[in-house]
Amino acid sequence: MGRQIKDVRRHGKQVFFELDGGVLYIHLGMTGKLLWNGIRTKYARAILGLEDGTLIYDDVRQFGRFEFYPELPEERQKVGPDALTVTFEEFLSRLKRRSGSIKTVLLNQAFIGGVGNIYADEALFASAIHPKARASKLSRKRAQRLHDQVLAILKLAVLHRGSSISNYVDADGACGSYQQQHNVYGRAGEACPRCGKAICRIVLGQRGTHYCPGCQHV
DNA sequence: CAGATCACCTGCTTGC
DNA sequence: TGCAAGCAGGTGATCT
Repeated sequence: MGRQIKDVRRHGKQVFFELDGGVLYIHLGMTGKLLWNGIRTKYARAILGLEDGTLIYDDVRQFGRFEFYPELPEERQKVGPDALTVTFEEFLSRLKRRSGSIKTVLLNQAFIGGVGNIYADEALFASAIHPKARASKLSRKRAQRLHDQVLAILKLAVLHRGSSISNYVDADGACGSYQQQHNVYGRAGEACPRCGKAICRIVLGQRGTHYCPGCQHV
């Protein structure tokens, strides 16, 4: 009510609207969308009237967050460095401290913020690393390739306005198109574009994981 | 302490 | 056609 938006920041998958006297914390979860002057469906969970328009927070599955805090609590800040800005040396030193599989480490937002299931699978494919490879055992060279590919894929996906698997749209209601360039995600059984072997789907860390058994190595 | 297993919620697709 | 099971862009709590 009568508050001003001073700044809008993003860190990993989290968005922060800095207001006078508080902060609006937003995480879209799996099916969350922010719609600018969009259609109010039955899944509109919050509606923000601004001077020049309306912001709707729409989320079918309600896994996302749209929360106002006078002061941002600690548990809303427990995220590692942002995937798009983390330096390679920082990325490598953090990798060395993780014992798990590289796929689950990439998904861990405390490691780096911003990589989700689609982009973890795509980045591992692009760098020819098996999702079960031990994070701490990756050579400097392979870690360098992975860091390069995480950045390249996230930037490319942003350029294509994301991946619309079933219903994601951006603030203007437009679908993303990056799903057309997925090499492994959602392509189990199809031929690997690099070596021709069939793409596999396994479950790793409770998440569907897609990779090529022919050219991604442990 | 890491890894597995649920839990949260709703809709769509698949298979009998 | 109907109905149950499995799947989904993500965390987070609680076990073993």
